[in-house]
Parts: sequence; structure tokens; C-alpha cells
Amino acid sequence: MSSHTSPPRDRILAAAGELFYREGLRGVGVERIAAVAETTKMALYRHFSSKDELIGEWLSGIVRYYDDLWKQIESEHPDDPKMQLHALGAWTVGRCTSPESRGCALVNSLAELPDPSHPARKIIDAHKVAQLQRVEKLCRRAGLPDPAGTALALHIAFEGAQVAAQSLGRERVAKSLRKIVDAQLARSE
Amino acid sequence: MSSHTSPPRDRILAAAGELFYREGLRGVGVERIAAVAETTKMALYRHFSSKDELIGEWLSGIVRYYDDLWKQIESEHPDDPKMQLHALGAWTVGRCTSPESRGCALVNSLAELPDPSHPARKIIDAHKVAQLQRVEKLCRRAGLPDPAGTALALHIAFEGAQVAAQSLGRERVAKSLRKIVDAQLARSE
DNA sequence: TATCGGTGATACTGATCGGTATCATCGTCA
DNA sequence: TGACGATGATACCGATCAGTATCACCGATA
Repeated sequence: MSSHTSPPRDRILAAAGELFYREGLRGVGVERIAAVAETTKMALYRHFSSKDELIGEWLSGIVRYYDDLWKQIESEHPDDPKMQLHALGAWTVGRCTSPESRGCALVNSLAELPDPSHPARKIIDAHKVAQLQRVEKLCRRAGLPDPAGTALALHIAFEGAQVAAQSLGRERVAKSLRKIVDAQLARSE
Repeated sequence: MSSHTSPPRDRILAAAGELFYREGLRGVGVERIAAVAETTKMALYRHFSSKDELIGEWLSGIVRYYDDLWKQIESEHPDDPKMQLHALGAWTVGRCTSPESRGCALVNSLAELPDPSHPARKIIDAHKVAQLQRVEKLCRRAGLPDPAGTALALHIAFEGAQVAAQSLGRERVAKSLRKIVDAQLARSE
């Protein structure tokens, strides 16, 4: 019996991610994470020294996911920075339309991590900075005017759309984001 | 002794607002709210039947603040919808640059209120819808092309800028938001 | 002066929190 | 077969949570 398809650590991380995203960091106790992962609190503490470390591992996993996303987009549109930006826009549009979406996990976590010196905060801030830099680099390589300004405008649109989609209707906001991205990427000279 | 300038209920509401915004809904206990308000937990429960009700009152107060802000902007730029939109943009820019800013209180609270049927959620969603409608109405009266689309683009920029300002540098994001607003409001036909 | 509603202070409840200790069990590898 | 590391289960710890009960007090009003 008890034949699980993945080791306890993976199950715990998966369960924690699901619950943290759906209910917030402080809205979920370690006991429930362990239960959803079909294991016990003790197993959790054998793999993670504290709840904070578990949160950090989860956030780091999300950052890794974005790294992979960028690699994938890059490989799907090699040497085509404008198409890569369009692909990133399309991905964000997809996030907005997803009915289970509760916005960006990193942004939501930021709301529950008021202490700027908290290690998890640094993971989030570093990711956002890196994300903007990657967009800016693509804008520059795409020959867009004012690459720094355009990248920031795109980034703001991505963040805002994911927030707005929660209260203003997903399809509507997604459509608007598409238009914003198209307009920014169509600018030349 | 004990000469307070305001009645306990006001002090409690003020303290709750400060703490809720700075540390999150779940990050603050009623006991601490009472202490900061220079009163006791009992006094709190004499004026609010539960913590949830206190949260609701706080959020409702914020919504009222926005109502007042709109009235003020309207009175400062009567019959000038485009200037009113610029004023709203300037106000949001100010929020981004404020060093104590932790983004939009309603958006942050949304992250901690996963249950869509929670009464506080409805306050937030209703406000965001109303906010968009007001912007849209101004866009229409200002004669901007595609008023619905422009309003949504502005709203997304407002939300995104307040989020992005926390990780990407306040001045930088504020400047970018200013440019986005100017560009949207400069469009004609 | 007597009264009475609002207030402050303290102590309490039951539940849940993060984190720990203990022990039985199971699979693997020698 | 024997041993060992990883796991599961349960019970526990002190702290904190939301919410309640009790009582002393103070200021206004009659």
C-alpha cells in the first residue's frame, strides 16, 4: 500500500504550492499541507527546517519555472525578439483567462511579506527585476524605440492585467492586455 | 487622564487600518489593534462584532475615501474630463512614489481573501468595477477614441504601477506611469 | 447625591499555530 | 536473515489566535 508516485518531499512541495497560492501563506498551516501531501507534519519538517524555508523553496521553484518559460519561448522563436515578446504576452494573457487564477503568486505573497528583509522578499524582488531586464533586452534587440520605457510599460501591463482580471472579468482584461502588447510592439522609429 | 482626542471606535478603526495595510489582514491580531488604539480588546468587540466586520468597515472606509477623492477631483476640474483623468493619474503616481506604500490596500487584501463569497471580497470587487466605470465615463466625455478600451488600459496601468513600484523602484515606475497616462490621454480618434 | 452607560483592565475559553519527541513500520541492501 | 535509513502515526509543547466574562471606574445626567 501507500504506493505514491512521487517522494514525500515532492508531494509536500506540490501541496504547499497549491495551498499557498489558493489560500495565501498565512491561510495555510503546515499540518494541512502535510495532509494534502498524504504525509505527516514530521515528514515535512524532515525535509524543510521551517515553514519559512518551505515558502522560500516554493517561491524559488516558481522563479525556476519562469526561467524555463523564457528558455522555451527563446527556443520556439529563435532570433526573433519581437515574437518572443509576443509569446510572453500570450502567456500572460493565458494566465489572466485561467478561471482558477488568483493573480501572480509572487505578487500575492508580497502582500503577506511586509518585512523587506525577509529572505522570501528578496527572491521575489530579484525575480521581478530580472523579469524586467529580460523584457528590456528583448525590446532593445527588437529595435523598439525607448526599450527601457517600453519594457517597463509592458511589465506594468502584465502585472496590472493579472490583478485586474480578478475583479473586472478575465476575458475582458485579457483582450485589453493583448491590445496593449500589440500596440507597444507595433511602435517603430 | 486618558484624554484621547477621538472616541475609541475611531481610534480602533485608524489603528486597524494602519496595521492591516502594513502587515496584512492575517498578520495582525485584534489584541494588537486594541493596544495601538490605546484601548482594549473588549472595547473593540463592543464596537465590532468580529474581526471580519472590522475588516469590512476598514475596506468600506477606503471605498468612501475614493468616493471623496473623485468628488474633489471633479470639483477641482469642473467640466474638464481630460484634466480629471490627469488628476487621477497624478494621484496614482503619488501613491507609487510614496516610500511607505505597499501597493493598493484592496488588492493586497484580495490576496488574503480567497473565498469569493466573503463579504469583504464583494466590497473590493464592487469598488474596482465602479472605479473602472468612472474612468470609462470620463474617457467617453473627454471624447477619447475607444473609451471602454482606453479606460481599461488606464485601469490596468494604475494597478500594475502600484504593484511594480514595490520591487522595481518607485520613481522609475511612477515616471513610466506618467508617460502611459499621457500617451493614452493624448490619443485622438 | 444617586444613577447609569461607556470604558479600561484582567483573566479566561477552546481552537489552532509552528515546531518537537517518540516509536512502530516498511523497503532496501548487505 | 539482519540492519539501517526513511517514513508514517500520534502525542505533545508553548505561543498565539478570535472571542467572552467579570468587575472597577469615571463622567455625565438627573
